[in-house]
Amino acid sequence: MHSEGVASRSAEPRDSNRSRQHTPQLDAVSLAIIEQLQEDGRRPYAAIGKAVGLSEAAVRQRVQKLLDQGVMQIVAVTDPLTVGFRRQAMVGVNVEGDVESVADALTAMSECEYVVMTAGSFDLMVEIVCEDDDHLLEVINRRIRAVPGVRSTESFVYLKLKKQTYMWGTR
Amino acid sequence: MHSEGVASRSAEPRDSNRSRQHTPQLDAVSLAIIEQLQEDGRRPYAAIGKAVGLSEAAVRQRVQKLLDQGVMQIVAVTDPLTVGFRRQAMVGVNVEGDVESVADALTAMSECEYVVMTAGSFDLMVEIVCEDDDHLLEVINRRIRAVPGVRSTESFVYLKLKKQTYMWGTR
DNA sequence: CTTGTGGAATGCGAAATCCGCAGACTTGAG
DNA sequence: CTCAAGTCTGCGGATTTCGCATTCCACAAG
Repeated sequence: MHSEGVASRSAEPRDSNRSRQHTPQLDAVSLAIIEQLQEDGRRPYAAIGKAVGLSEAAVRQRVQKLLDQGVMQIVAVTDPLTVGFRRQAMVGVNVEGDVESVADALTAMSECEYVVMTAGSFDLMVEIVCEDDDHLLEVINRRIRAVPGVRSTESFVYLKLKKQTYMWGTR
Repeated sequence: MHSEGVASRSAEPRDSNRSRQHTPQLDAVSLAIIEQLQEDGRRPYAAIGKAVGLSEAAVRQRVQKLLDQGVMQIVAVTDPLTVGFRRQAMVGVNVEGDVESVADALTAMSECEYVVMTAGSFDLMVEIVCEDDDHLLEVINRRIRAVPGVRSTESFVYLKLKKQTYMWGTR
């Protein structure tokens, strides 16, 4: 089902230091808890506890810790098409000068839903979500190319979304 | 920030027909409800009701409908790095023959977290999530290139994730 | 071996939330 | 006007959440 998947990416990144350092590596139980919540973010703690073999209170503590640590977030994720965004595209960007500053500028744009620095023939990959073609055109041609340091861009307009997941650990 | 954002994409797509057809277009209240749940997927219905001006029961009914219709999902979203996936890459794929069948083959691979058919110099864009370099190499060179119809691939290894969002409507 | 300490799990009421349902309103079709 | 469908509200009863004190456990120190 779902020709248009409910969509969107994940959590907003936190500062580099925090989560990386004390990322004590999750044990099997925490993984199991996460899997439960990936199936249903509102599943009661008691039900999760029964599934993973822990008391309700223990599950609650673990979940709270996972949230505090930024290991996971429990959120509503939507289908862009349903919410009124009809055009999406991936844009590869080539930069001259400081890549990170360009990345920061793109990150500040609300239409840029996903920004990654990459190795390869593009310095940056950016996913854009727009309301219509005009909007998309304006974002790519006027806004992104106007950012100082952007040498060139190449666009890949989405024709059909085939898969979107957030099922780690579940493997 | 975030060199490791909590991560992942969104919901798995549903069949093409369902959601697209009766997607009656959400009214302002439903949008507001979604925004509330994008901030905290476990927020109590009563609190949401107070925020959007509806009774607890009404919010509950609307949320249930949004979930049933596949407009949104409430799920835990995780940071791949924390969960043990250290290498990610975007791969552009060129296809000869039927693009969709190749897309289906890639969709079936658990390491492919995101698969889109695109217009432009790639026919497909695929996001890969792996445990380490060996794993990444094997997925790209052995598995993806082994799919019948795949003419060529180009990889963009992630150096740093700068932004990930799922905040529609919130704009 | 005994003691001490920090982290995590458990048990347990009290408070808050969820859930199903019946009734009231609104709207549009016939 | 009447009927049917779709929503919203109000309301108990069942569940769940929450905070806290207690118990367990593993481990390091004495």
